[in-house]
Amino acid sequence: MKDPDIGAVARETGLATSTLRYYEEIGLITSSGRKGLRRLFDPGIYERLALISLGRNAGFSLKEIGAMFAQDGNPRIDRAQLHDKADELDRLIRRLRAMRDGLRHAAECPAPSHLECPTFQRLLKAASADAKRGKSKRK
Amino acid sequence: MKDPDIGAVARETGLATSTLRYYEEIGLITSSGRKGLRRLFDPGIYERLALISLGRNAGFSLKEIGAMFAQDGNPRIDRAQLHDKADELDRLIRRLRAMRDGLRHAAECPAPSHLECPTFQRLLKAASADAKRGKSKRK
DNA sequence: GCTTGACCTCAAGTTCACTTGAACTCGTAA
DNA sequence: TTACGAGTTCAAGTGAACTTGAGGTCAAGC
Repeated sequence: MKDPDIGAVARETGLATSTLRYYEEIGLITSSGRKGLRRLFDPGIYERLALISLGRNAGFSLKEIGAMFAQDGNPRIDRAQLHDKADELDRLIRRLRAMRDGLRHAAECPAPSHLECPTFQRLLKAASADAKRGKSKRK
Repeated sequence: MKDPDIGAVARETGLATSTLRYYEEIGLITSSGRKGLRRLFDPGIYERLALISLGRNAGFSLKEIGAMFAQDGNPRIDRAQLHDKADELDRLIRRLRAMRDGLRHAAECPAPSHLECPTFQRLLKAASADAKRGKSKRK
């Protein structure tokens, strides 16, 4: 497996080349060298990008993700931080579940207006309470 | 209950006054009138803001949320749309659940490096596959 | 030898969801 | 009467995560 160039990495991962350059610019990834002008990447880039993907999926910012790598490039993941994030996801999931059920219910609810449906009202109350006490961290 | 001014709404909902003005500017809410310069809001604003909160919680953009209201201000009852959103949420929830479990596992995993843990590897693979096939809609 | 396509740099632009700042107007309380 | 606090407008700024555009380089194929 020869060191892939940016196009190969892009094809393999589904990321835009501009995104890869951007990631390099902010220090999230590094290219292993050049062949002429063109960047070459170490095959390990795929694992790294997968980790980044994982972090993004879990709702970490690129900055946070960057902080999770040690200088050697290996993940340096703080177990407590992982637990926190898992808990945060848990809360998010609960909220989303309520929302999903609410939507489904609303789609079937025979009340003349959703606003008159008690289930929907309960949902609304929960949401505004959520908004009031502390921001949800979710953008 | 007199029509609340912007400060009252802000206190009640936990939203910044600038946010409320912004929401009005983009047409997401309307003020019912003025008393001198000051906006007054119809008490129904609370319900509306709760709906908006609900939508935000579920990960909808302000634009999408706006589209969910009919011109009369009532939530629009496009049952098919609601079902679609619910299904979309379902998929999101499944992904997040996997992620949460993975994070939890990683936090406890005794493998010397996360990269050597099979569960973590599975997670990585899933994340990069996710990234590859279509964007996740989740910012 | 020329064109093409994939790469390069660097600066600037984009979208989202707000926030901030400057300059102004009120109503109320001291 | 003056000072204040809370409201107002409008334009500009913010930060995250990219994308786009202009202008340039280079190897390969016709």
